[in-house]
Amino acid sequence: MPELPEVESVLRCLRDAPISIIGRTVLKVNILRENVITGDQQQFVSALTGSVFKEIRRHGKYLFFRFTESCGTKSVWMMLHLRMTGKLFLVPENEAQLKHTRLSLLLDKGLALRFDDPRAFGRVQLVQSIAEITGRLGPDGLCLEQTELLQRLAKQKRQLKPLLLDQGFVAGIGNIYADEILFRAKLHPCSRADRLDSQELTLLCTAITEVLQQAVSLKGANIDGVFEAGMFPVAVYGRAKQPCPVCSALIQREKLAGRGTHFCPVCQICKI
DNA sequence: CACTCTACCTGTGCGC
DNA sequence: TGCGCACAGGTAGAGT
Repeated sequence: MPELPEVESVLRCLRDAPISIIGRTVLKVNILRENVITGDQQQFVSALTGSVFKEIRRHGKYLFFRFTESCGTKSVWMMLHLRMTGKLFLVPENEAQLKHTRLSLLLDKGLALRFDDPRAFGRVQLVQSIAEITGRLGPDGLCLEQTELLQRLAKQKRQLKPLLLDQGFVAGIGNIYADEILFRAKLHPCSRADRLDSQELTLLCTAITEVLQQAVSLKGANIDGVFEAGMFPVAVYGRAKQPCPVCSALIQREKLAGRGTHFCPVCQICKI
């Protein structure tokens, strides 16, 4: 499941592609599965056909592509969320299409931007302004101001795991990195934020930033059969009944907030 | 407000 | 070998 570090890797791949996506004209829009588009499909096709890629941004797990009309200056944004299994490819247009391609943008210079998504959870939407989406989100996980984060954390009465998963609190953390962050901070997923002492709060803030930054630098997580390129080593996620890398106690898995939650019962202390 | 449940999806991996 | 089924999870929206 792509989270902030994986989405950031996608963005950097596109930005660093041999033939840049910036400046490309959209020659044809091909929607291969109707519900991949939120909103009116005809409008989506007509808005993008003939328009030019100008810019790519990311906030949390959301990607935003800015286009302008070929002769004008009016901008429109394409929002893309990969959800569980979405993947984005910039490929030569003659490359064979994958089985689960949901959306394909044919570009000039013989390129195609393809969105492939077996589970079909991913969504694409046109917005006039990215604030339509980011207005509901907290600060991006890579741009956290530690003092402000500390103050916001200390006020929260919620359990740490659901809090970290709340995109309105911090944008970009998903199930994998929530577990990894709590392990690094040595905090139990059931602990309440407002019961932490100042040292623990600081530890948590540091862990959020460190885990996300390290995962970005390693191009995402390295999990069997889930991701390809990433080298970020998971300590607890998906490792139930395996020894904790710190104390060798067996990693425990429980369902919390409806999510599989992995933690070390010895290293991670609970403050309810 | 805080929390839980459900729908949306389909590939995977298990038990029988 | 193959069938059926539970399971995985991000988000929105409804319900408690």
